[in-house]
Amino acid sequence: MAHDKSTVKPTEAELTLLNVLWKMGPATVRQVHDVVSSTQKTGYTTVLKILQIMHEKSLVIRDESNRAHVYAAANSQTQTQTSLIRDLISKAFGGSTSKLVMRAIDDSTSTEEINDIRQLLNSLEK
Amino acid sequence: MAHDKSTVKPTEAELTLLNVLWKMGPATVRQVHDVVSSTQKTGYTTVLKILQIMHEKSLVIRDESNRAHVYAAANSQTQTQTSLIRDLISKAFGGSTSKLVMRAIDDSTSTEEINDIRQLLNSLEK
DNA sequence: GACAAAATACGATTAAGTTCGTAACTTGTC
DNA sequence: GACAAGTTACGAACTTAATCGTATTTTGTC
Repeated sequence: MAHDKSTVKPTEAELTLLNVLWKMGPATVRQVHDVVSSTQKTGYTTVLKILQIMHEKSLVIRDESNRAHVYAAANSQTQTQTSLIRDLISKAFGGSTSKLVMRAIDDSTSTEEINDIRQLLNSLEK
Repeated sequence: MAHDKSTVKPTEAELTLLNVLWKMGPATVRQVHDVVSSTQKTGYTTVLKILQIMHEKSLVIRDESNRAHVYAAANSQTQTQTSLIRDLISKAFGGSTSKLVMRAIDDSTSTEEINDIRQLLNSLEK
């Protein structure tokens, strides 16, 4: 069970590409590369290779019906975010979600962020 | 500037040992190993090696005045947690703390956790 | 159908992380 | 001071991640 979907945690480079796919929707290697290369100097074949590896890991799905394969994230951004948070909570917060939330809030400097969080909490009161 | 303190992110194995050091305070390799080997099957020299590497990275400090060196975390648990959260927020939440908090709260199932978080928010109102 | 352009596939390289066996050193005890 | 026990130091092996050059394949155009 080497690549059980629920246990796969994307690496840093993989997460970068997933962010692009979540934003753009299904895209070709070239489209993904165009986006990432605007902020990083990453070769085309590097993006290709990582997408291929992600496909093997089932982190992305691939439509091969056209010459240029079209990749899409296999899991939603929300699912992935949740799994990454759970991972961090278990490894660095002794399994306590409230400790993580506390730490995140403690570290919020921006007033805007604090207001967003407050609204979030208000809506929780229901 | 390969090992600038502020940029060093502990690896998974390193974080495991840091958790022990935060809990126990300064400890020898043997003490750390005794704790981790109760839950994992990790060799003594593995723990030793990782602590040595962490020392090179300045993730721990080391008292060599006795035969058995005494290791201690170089940074507080809070500092490290904050840095790990920031890292996750920047890589998976588009830099938005409130999005992370929202996701963490959304995923909280335990009533206990939810109460803890609510109290946290109440104390924020001051 | 040959050519050029553009895509995928493949494999090599480098670096980091993890693990642990073995060597070498230290120290108390007889 | 030799021995045993315990410790650190060293280095090898293995894995994963990341990168990219080169080879191969595909496909539209002439």
